[in-house]
Amino acid sequence: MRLDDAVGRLSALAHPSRLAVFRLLVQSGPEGLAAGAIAERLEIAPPTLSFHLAQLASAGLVASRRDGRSILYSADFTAAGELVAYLYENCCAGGCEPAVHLPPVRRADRRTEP
Amino acid sequence: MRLDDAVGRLSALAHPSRLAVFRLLVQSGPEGLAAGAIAERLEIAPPTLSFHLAQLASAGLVASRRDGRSILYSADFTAAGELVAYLYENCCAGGCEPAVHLPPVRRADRRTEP
DNA sequence: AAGATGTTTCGATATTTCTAGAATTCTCGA
DNA sequence: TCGAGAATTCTAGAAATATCGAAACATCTT
Repeated sequence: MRLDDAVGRLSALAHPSRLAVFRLLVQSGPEGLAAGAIAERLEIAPPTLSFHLAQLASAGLVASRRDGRSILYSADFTAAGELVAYLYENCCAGGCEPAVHLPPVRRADRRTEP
Repeated sequence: MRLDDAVGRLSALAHPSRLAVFRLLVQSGPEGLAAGAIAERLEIAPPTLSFHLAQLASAGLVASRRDGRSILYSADFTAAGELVAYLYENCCAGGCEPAVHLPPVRRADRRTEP
């Protein structure tokens, strides 16, 4: 992952509404949520939300698909994971293991690489 | 960590120069680097670098201390770790363990500790 | 086909961010 | 104390971002 890609994803998340949207989509899982539902839930005017969703999509953090009249947005977990990995490797390397403390997810699937 | 704090730190890192600065400071370890050294290394005009360092400091991501004529900046590993943890918990929860794959830094490893 | 619903695009404005030259502050050595 | 070195602050203009009403677009229902 290049620095510019990381900056793009960080910029996309560096706004209260967009971070809230992304968190909500993460909570909503792979099915995602309709734009209208997001707007109502977070009390964001539809055009404004559309603008923010476009930014998240442009950064590759969310995907969209039409479902009837609605458009469902869902978090791209791979992209989010890549960003976290980038930050962990580039902005924590050597110094901040103690603070990370990632217990909420099981480590059962840990890779066994040489 | 509140959402607004996360946004503050994300915003601080969401700029090519600032992300480069922070990476450099992480690589430089706890001793840090003088502002002039950073400016020279990354080819950033001093006033511009000062502006970016102030943003990073304001977000709590870097600390500074005077050393003679120089001012040394160093990464705040705790703050960085908190941000990574926040993203991991709020933006990955349940979906992106595979992508994270954090092998580059071994946990509970305390190498080259003098 | 017409109307209703969900979403985006357009347009105009307000706000924030970025950049770097000039001037200023602080510190050290002579 | 003076001059030089290191960094910041001041300043102002350019660029990017944010907001949302109005209008347009796509889709469903009747």
